[in-house]
Amino acid sequence: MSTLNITVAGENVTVEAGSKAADLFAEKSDIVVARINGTLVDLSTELAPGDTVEPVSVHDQEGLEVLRHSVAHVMAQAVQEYRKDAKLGIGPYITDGFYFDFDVEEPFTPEDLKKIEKSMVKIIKSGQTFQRRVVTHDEACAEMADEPYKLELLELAQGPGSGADAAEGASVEVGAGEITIYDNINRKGETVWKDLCRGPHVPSTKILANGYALMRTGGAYWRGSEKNPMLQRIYGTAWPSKEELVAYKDRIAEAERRDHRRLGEELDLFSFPKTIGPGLPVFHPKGGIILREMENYVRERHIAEGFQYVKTPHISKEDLFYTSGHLPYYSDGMFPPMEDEGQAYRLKAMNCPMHNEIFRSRGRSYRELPLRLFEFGTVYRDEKSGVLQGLTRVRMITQDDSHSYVTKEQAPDEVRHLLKFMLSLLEDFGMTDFYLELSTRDTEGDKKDKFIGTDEQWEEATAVLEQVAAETGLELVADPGGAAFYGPKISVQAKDAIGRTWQMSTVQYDFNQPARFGLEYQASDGSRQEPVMIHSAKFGSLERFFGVLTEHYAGMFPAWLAPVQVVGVPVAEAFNDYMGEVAAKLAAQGVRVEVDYGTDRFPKKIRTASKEKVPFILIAGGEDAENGAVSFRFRDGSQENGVPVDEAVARIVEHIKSRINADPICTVSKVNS
RNA sequence: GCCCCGAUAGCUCAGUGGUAGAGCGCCAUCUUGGUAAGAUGGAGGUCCCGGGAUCGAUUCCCGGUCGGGGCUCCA
Repeated sequence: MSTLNITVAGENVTVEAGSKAADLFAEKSDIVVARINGTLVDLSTELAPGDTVEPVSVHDQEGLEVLRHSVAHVMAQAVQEYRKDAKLGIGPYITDGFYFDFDVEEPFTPEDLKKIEKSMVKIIKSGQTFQRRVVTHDEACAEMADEPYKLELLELAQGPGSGADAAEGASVEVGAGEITIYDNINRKGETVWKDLCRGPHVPSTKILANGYALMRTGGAYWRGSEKNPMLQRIYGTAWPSKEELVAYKDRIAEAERRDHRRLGEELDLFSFPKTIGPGLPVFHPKGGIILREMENYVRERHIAEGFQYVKTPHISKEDLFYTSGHLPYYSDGMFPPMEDEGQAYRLKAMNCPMHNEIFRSRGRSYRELPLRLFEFGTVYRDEKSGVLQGLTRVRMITQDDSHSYVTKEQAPDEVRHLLKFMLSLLEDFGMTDFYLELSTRDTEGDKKDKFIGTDEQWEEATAVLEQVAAETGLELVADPGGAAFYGPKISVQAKDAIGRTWQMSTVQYDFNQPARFGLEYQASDGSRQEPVMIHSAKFGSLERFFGVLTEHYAGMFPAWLAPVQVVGVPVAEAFNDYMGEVAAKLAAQGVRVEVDYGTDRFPKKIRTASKEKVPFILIAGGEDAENGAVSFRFRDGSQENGVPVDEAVARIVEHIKSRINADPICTVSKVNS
C-alpha cells in the first residue's frame, strides 16, 4: 500500500495514499475546513504528497465564516422548497451571520421566516452533506439554466472585464479559478439541492445545529446597484454554540435598550414633530442642557487650542457655492434655491465657503498663520427620504466645524495637532477605542470625475495625511474613493460602550478651495502665497454625536452632562424642608438639583428618580436630619448613608467639575480614590 | 430614491364592518419614616390625512404623509 508524506500543523506525517483532509482530524468535531498549501478547502479534499495542511476550527474566524456560508446554503434550499418561484441571488457570510438574496413574486413575511426556519431544522438534523464538484462553464450554464442571476454571474466571471468591478458579486460565487457547484446530498445519497458556489463548506449540516436564527428581511438591489432589480434578502445569524447565539441576541437586545430614539423619548430629550418635518429634531429642555454642556466644553477646548470662534449665516447667495465648487457636485444634497429680488439664495449645506470669506475679508500676513476659525455651523442637507434615522441621520446638521488656514509647510504639523486634539476630545466623552480611515480619491471608475485638482496635489496631500496618521500608531484602514472632491481626509472611527463603530471626527486637506476663492497671504519675502486649508470637525455633527453619546452612555450621562444631576428625596413629608435646604446649598454651587416634593411614597420616588438615570439621589430622613447628614443612592443602586451635608455637597461639586466620563455609573467614591 | 412593514389616549400596545380598550403617565382626594410601583376617583381619542366600494369604515381598497427594517447614498 502506497503512502505519502505531508505536513500537518507543522509536523511531518505519513498517510495512506488517497487520504482526505477529513481523515486527519476525524476525532475533532470542531474542525470544519482545512487550509492546504495556503488555500482554504473542504475537508473532503484528497491529500497530495508534500501538502502542508492546517486544520481550521469553527472557532476560528475563517471556520466561522464557512459555517455561516453553509447555513446560508441550507436556508436557500429551504426557501426554494417552500417557494418554488424563488430565484437565487448571492448568499455570502457577513459580520455575525449571513444573508441570501432571492427574486420572489411575493416578498417574505415574518410567518414565512418561521416556516423556513422550521424546515431548516429538519434539513440540518438530517445530516445532509455538501459535495464539491468542478464543472465547465457550459456545464454550469446548463445546470443553472433556471437561475438567471447565476447565469449572469457565470457570464461576468468569464467575460473580458472580469476584473474587480465587473465580477463584484460574481467573485463570491465563482471565484477566480475553476467553476464549482456544491450539491446538498441527503442521507440516501440523493442530490436535493445545488448552487453555484466557490466554497468551501462544512462537511455535514450537523455542525450547523448549534446556533442559528433568521433575523429579518429587506430589499436589496441585485449586485448593489440601484439600476438593477430589487431582490428580497433574508438575514440570518449563526454561531458555533447555542451560548454564543444567546449572547449575540443579548447584545442586540442591549442595543435596542440603548437606542437613542427610545431614550430620547423616555428621558424627554428631543422629538421630531411631524409638523416641522422629517429629519428636523427639536431639543427639549433636558436635551438642551446636554447640548449646551457639550457645546460649552468643545468651544472652550477649541479656544484653548488656538481657534477663534465665529458665526456665519444659514443662507447665502447661490453663487457662493459655485465658487466653492460644491454646487455642481452636490446639488442633490442641497435644498432647492429660494428667490428674493431676482437673486437665488440657498440654505447652506457646508460652512467652509463662509469661513473663506472671513479669511479674505482683509489682507492676511504669514504672521497670522495658522489662522484657525471655528463655529457651530448649522447646515441643511436634503437627505433622500428613506435614509433618515433618528439623530444619526438628520437634515439639520450642526457641525463643530473648523478651518485652519496654513502655509503648505505648516500643513503636516497642523494635521498632527488636529488629530491629537480630536482624539483627546473624544476621550473626554468616554470614547477610547479608535481606528483611523484614510479616504483617498478614486482615479478610475464612475466617480473619478468627482475629484478636482492635479495628480501632484492629490499625491502630496495624501502623503501628508498618511504620514501623520501613521505617527499616531493607530490602525489605519484605506477607503479609496471616499475623499471629498477637494482633497483627501482622515476619519476617526470610535467604538462605543458595546463595541459598535461610529464615524466621528474628520480632518481634510483642501488645496482646491483656497484657489477657487483666491485666498492669499503675504509671505515674509513680500510675495503673495496661497494658503492650504485644513477642514476639521470633532463631533462631525452635534446631533449625531448627541445620539451616539446617548447610546454610548445608555442614557446614564456622566454627571457634568446630566440634565438633572441630583434629585433629593425626603423619606417623608416631614423632611421636605430639610431636603430643600440641602438642595439650596447644591444649587448655590451651580449644581442642577431637584427635590421630589410630590405626594408619592418614598420607594416610588426612588423608582422615579432611578428611571430618570440621575447620577445622584440624595435621601434625607430622621437619622440624617439629626446628624446634619444626608444619604447617597448612586446610579448602580449602591448607597452610602449619613454623609455630613457639607461633605456631600463638596463631593458632588468636585465630581461634576472633574468630568469623569469613562464610568457612566459615576459614584462619588471613585472621585476620591 | 427603491423593496417590505407599520400608524388606535402623552407613552407602550390590545381590539372591532355598527363611532373603542388596558397598563404606565397626567389631574384630584386620601395617604406617605429609609432605598425601584400606597389606595380610590377623574380627565384624556376626527382610531394619521384624502378619496373609493358599502346602508354604514377606525376596520376593506387606492393615493398621500410620517415612522420602522433593509438597499443605495452620506460633501
